[in-house]
Amino acid sequence: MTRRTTAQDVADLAGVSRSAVSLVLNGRADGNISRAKQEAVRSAAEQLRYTPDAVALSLRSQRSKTIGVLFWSNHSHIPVALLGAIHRSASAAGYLLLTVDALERPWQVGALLDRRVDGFVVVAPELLDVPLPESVAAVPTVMVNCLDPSLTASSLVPDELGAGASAAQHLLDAGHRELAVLAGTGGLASERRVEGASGAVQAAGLPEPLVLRAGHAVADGYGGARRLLTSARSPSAIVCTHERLALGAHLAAADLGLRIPADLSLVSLDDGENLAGQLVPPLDLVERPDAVIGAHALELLVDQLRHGRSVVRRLTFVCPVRPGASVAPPRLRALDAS
Amino acid sequence: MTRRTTAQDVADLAGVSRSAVSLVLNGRADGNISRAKQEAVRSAAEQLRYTPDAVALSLRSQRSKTIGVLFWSNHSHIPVALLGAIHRSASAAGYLLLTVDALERPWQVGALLDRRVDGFVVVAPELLDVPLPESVAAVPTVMVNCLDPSLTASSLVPDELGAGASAAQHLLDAGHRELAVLAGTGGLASERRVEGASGAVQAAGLPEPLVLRAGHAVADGYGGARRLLTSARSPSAIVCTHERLALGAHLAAADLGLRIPADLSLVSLDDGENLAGQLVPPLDLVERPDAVIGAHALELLVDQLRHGRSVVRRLTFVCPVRPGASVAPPRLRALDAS
DNA sequence: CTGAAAGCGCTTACAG
DNA sequence: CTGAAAGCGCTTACAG
Repeated sequence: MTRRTTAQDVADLAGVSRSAVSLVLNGRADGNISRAKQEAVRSAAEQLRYTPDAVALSLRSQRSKTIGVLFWSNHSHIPVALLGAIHRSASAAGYLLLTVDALERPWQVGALLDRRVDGFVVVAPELLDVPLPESVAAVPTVMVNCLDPSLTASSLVPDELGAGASAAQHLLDAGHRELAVLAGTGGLASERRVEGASGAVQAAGLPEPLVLRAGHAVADGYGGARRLLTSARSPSAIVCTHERLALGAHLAAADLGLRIPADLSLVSLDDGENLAGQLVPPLDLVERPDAVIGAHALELLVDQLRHGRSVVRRLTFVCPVRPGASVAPPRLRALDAS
Repeated sequence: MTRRTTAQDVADLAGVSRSAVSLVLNGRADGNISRAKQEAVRSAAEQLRYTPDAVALSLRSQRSKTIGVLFWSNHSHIPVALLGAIHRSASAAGYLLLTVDALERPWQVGALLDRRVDGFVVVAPELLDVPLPESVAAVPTVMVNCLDPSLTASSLVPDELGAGASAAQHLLDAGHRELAVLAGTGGLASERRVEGASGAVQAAGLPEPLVLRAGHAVADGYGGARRLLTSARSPSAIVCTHERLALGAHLAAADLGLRIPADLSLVSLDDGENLAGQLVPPLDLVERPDAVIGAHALELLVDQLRHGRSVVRRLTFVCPVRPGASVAPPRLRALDAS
C-alpha cells in the first residue's frame, strides 16, 4: 500500500510552500500567489493526482462532510427509491452517508457522533413515532417517514390520511359502493390510511366500510381477502393498505376464480417495494412519493448544515394516484337482485 | 451545539496530564500510572462521558475503522439479509460502513479513499463480473456476489450452478419428468442456474429441458409461464431462476386455473427478496445463503485488515433447498394416454 | 511514575 | 507576494 500523496509532495514538486498549495487549490490564491506559481501548483497536483486527505480536513474544519443515516426499521423491507434519493441528493451536496440500524444497534449512534457526522437523517420504512435521543437532537436532524413527538427535529412524511382517502375515492369514482379495507395491524400508517379511506366513503354518503385488520404479510392479505370475498356481503372493491397485503388479495381473488378487475377491483397503497404495480394486471396504486421526500429531506438538512439551525417543520407530501389495470366499474349486482 | 469533551478536559478534572488519560483509557497504564490516578482518570472520563474523537484518532492511527461498501447494482432490488449480515458483522468488529452506489456514482470511490476507509466490500445484488478499479484494489477488498476477472480480490459467491441443479433435482425427486426452466435474460446468475438445472435433468437420463428466457420482471414470468403452460407439451413442473419470475408464474398458473402444487409444481431460486417463500402456497425455494455469505465476507476482510494481505480466494457457498408447499408428484398423464 | 514534545495532514491567520 | 507557525484531538516514544 503506497503512501498517499500529500500537500507537501505537491509543494515540493511545484517548488512552493505547503500553504501556497492550499491557497491555490482552495481558490484563494488571487492577489496572493503569482500566476506562474499557481499554474505550477495546479499542474503538480494534477500530475500527482492529489486530493486532500478528508480525515485531516475533518479534524481541521470540525466538519466531516458526512451524514449519519439512522435506519429505524421494525421489519425487514428497505424502500429502495427513498434511500436512492437520499444517496443521490447527499452526493450532489458533497456528503457521504454512514448508515446504521438504530433499532438493532443503538450504540452505533454514539460511534457516528464520535466520527463527527455533520447531521442525521432518521429513516423509517413506514410512518412511525420515533422518540429522538438527546444526543441525536444535538446535531441537525431531519426525520423521514417518521415523527418526533417532542418536535425537536423537522419531519417529512407522506399524507397517509389523504392517501387512504384517495384510494377509496378512486374506487368510488369508478362507481363502487361496496368497499372494504384490508389493513395492516398496528402502525401509524395503517391506522391513518384506514381512517382516510373510511372518511372518504362516509363523505360520499355511504355507511362506514368494512375494515379487516389482517397483518402485513402476503399470507395475511390472502387470508383476509378470502374472508372478505367469501362473506355474505362481499365487497366489489378492496383498498389494501400495504403492497404485500395487496399481493395476497390478488392471489386470493385468483384462487376464488375472481377476475381483476372484472369481478373485483383492487387499489393498493404503496410502500416502496415496487411490487403491487408489477403484478398482472398491475394494480392501481396510491404512490408514496419517496423520491420527492428523500430529495427534499436532504435539501432541508443540507440547508440547515450551511445556514445553521432553522425552525422545526412538519412537511406532508401528497400521494398521487397511479392508475394500473385493477379498477373497473362494479358488476351491476343491484340490478341482478331487482 | 456544545463542544465535545476532549482528553484534556478529562485530564484537568482528574488532575493529570493528557498522556496519562490516553494511557489509562487504552489499558497501557499498569506500571506507568499509580492506581489512584488511574481511578481518578476513569471516574473523570465516566463523569464527562468522554469518548475519543474518532476523526483525530483516524488521523493519528491512519486507520479509520470504516469500511466502504460499493454497491454494484444494475437494478433496483436490495438484498436485505445480505446487507443486514454485513452490517452486523462489521459492527461486531468495530467498523462503520460507508455505502456508495458505485455504478451510478463511481467518483465516490475516490471520496471514500480520501476518507481513508480501511477496506472495501463490493456487493452485487446478483452474481456479476466486476472489473475492480485499481484504486479499490490498492486497499483490502472482498467481493460478495461478484467476481473480479483479474483475481485481485477474494470473492464469495453462491454456488449458482449447484443451486440450479438442486432445484431441478428437487422436482425430479418428486417424480417430475416434464420440466421447464423459466429464466432471466443475460446475467451470470441466470445462465449458471439454467446450466445447473439442465445438467441435472440430463444427468437423470432425460432429454434437455425446455428453457425459456423471459426477463426479470413479474410480467415476464407471467408471460413466459403462460407460454409454457399453454404449449402443446406443457411441463408438469417449472424451475424459476428468479423470485419475481416465480411470482409471475404463480399468477399465470392461477389465471389458467392450475392449482399449485396439484396441477403444477414450482421451484424458485432465491434472490433475497423474501418474496417467493411468502406466497400462498409458499414456494419451494433453493435459498441463497445471504446471511452466511455476508458474515463470512466481513470475517475475511477484517482478518485481512488485522493481519495484512492474505491469499486471494474464491469461496463458493452451497444453496440449500427450503421446502415450501409448491411441489407435489406430477399428475399421471402418461397413464391417461396409455 | 509523570509531563512535554512530536507528528498524523490540513488550513488560516500572521509575520516578513 | 511568500513562508513559518499554530492548532484541530489524539497517541506514542522520549526525557526527567
